Amino acid sequence: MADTNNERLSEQLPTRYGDIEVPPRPPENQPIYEPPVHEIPDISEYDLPYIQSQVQEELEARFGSEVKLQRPPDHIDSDYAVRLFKPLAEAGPEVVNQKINELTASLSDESVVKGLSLESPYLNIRLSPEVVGTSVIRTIEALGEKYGSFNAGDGATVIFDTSSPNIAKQMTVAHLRSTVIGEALGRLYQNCGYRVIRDNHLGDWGSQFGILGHAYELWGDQVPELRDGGDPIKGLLELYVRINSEIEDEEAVSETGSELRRKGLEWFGKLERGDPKARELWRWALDISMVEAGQIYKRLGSNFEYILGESEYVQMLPQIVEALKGVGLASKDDLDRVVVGFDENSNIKSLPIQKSDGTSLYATRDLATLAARSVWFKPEKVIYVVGGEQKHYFQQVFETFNRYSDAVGETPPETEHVYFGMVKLPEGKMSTRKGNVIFLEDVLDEAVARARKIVQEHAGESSVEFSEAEIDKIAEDVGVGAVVYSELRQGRTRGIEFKWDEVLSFKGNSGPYLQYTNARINAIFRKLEEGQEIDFDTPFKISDDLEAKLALKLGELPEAIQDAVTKNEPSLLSEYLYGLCSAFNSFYKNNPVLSAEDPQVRTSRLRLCLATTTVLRRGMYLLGIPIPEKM
RNA sequence: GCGCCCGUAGCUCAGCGGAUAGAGUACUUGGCUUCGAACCAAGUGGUCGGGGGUUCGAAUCCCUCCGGGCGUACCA
Repeated sequence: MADTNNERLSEQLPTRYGDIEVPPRPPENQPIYEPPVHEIPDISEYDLPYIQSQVQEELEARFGSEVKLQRPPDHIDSDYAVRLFKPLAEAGPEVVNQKINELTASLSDESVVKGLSLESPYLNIRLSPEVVGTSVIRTIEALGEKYGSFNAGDGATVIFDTSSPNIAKQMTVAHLRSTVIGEALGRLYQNCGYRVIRDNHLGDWGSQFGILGHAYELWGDQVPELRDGGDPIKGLLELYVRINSEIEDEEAVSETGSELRRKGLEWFGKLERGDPKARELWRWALDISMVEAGQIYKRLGSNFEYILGESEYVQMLPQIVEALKGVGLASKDDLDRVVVGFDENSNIKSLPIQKSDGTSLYATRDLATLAARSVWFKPEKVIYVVGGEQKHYFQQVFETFNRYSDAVGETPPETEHVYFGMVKLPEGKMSTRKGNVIFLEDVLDEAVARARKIVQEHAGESSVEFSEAEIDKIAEDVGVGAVVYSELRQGRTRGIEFKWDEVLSFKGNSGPYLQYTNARINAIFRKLEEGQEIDFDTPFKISDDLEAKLALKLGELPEAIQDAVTKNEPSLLSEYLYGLCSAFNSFYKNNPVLSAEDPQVRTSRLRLCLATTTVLRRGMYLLGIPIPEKM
């Protein structure tokens, strides 16, 4: 008891990062998941990675370390291949053939390799689907939902800076990417033995809020939405659009700048200095924003271990400026701002951290956040899931923080900006200020409405029955799944032009395709009569190519996850799951499961179905796609 | 101007030094008296933005030009 109290006490004591005093850690939003690193295997223990390393070893022993196992293109009927260009040129075909014969003899002991064939300059390696398939199926059956987990992180803490909507504005489709990618990466890292902290770094501070505050004081009573019964967020948005448009007009005609903007910045100054009236309005806006955002996060299945907005770090801001000045990294410039300078030939421009009126900037808050996070969580890495347009900015911040850490003898966490391309509308860049936006809530509602229509059509014609309550739930899952998947389907880096038809696609390479595949498998097990349990002792049998392909595909999940994590690219997992479903559906079409006559074949097919749903569910969970039982 | 990103099938995208450049979508065709047709199968569709180079080999690397996006704020 005493120990716990002491621990709590010491946790509450302020600590320092260099010369920066860090306040006590605020409470968490939800508990941090501690991955069971000792219970999950190493990636090399999974079937296919293990086989690959064995084969690679044999190859290297004969052809040197330069040969590398690779996946052949689709039209080649082979599982792995190596290019033997060099050995063929240097040692000649006869020597190579001789070595391949040795290799065949050596590998046939393992029985996982069915055959080798030299199709110059490639050596194609075919696995035995029976042997490998059996092994993969058994691994999946043994591990269940742990299949695909492996320990790469060993419990190290990784912070994801994700979602980060601005308060007093509705979330738009632009926030979707950070939210969805951050969530998927968080789950993927947990799956790989990392202790994950997703921190929603709300944009709840800064000049733009001052401008809004000023607008509220000027015109707040003229906006119907701000009265009782209205939607206050819509009202605030209306004010924000109006004041920005008037500022633009003023700046177009005035050489001395906009009076409205000046007043807005003054308002922010009041807020930052703690003016009670300003704080009260700010607090109210924050609260109503969080209620609205919370609803969207709930629908998307987003998890945040912490929700620490920019405002959490306000008390640290003056120290940040002093600390950076203290070690000679920052100084006053001729405009009376405080800026961090960089080498002229470093391609990094100087970074202002304090305005001439003494108020803070985005960078000041981000530097404070980084210092606080380092003290509170001792992370190995901090990953910022933020749009690519801020690339240069994050270079400035990371470089500044690293230099400061170096100057005061602190070891900074590794920092990485995992950026994504901008979401644009067919009309061009989205802008809340110009009112040219698509709200996230509307996208979800529209997706769910379309899904409901399709579910209702199916309810009439399909053999599956849905109750009214089920239809509501299914429509929500399918609509949300379609939207989430559309964000995770393509590479992060590329910009996206928002098109309704693509986001709301329910066929082909889409979220509902994965959900539908899983629902089909569920139907099989629903029909499996009581007492007809799968006999796992019956030897597993592969009847045809479709089954062989499916079984091998099932074995690829761990590698797909590994790729997705090392490249911070969830789309690699989406691609894998699409391929898995495609393989399953081809199998399903041609090979009856329940009505298979041969009991061994029937059991083997049931096991393939079971393994597929295990893998599929795990993958969908990792991406954050809802998994309806029926649809 | 400078820096970063991107031009691949009508459209949306994979592939990023190696075998006949692949998917989805759209279009055309075939498949529900056998476990769910939100599915499956097949076909049409590409001098990988243009031009140089490096290489045995280039969509992939280098140079250059053209086209588009983003950044280069006392915004975030």
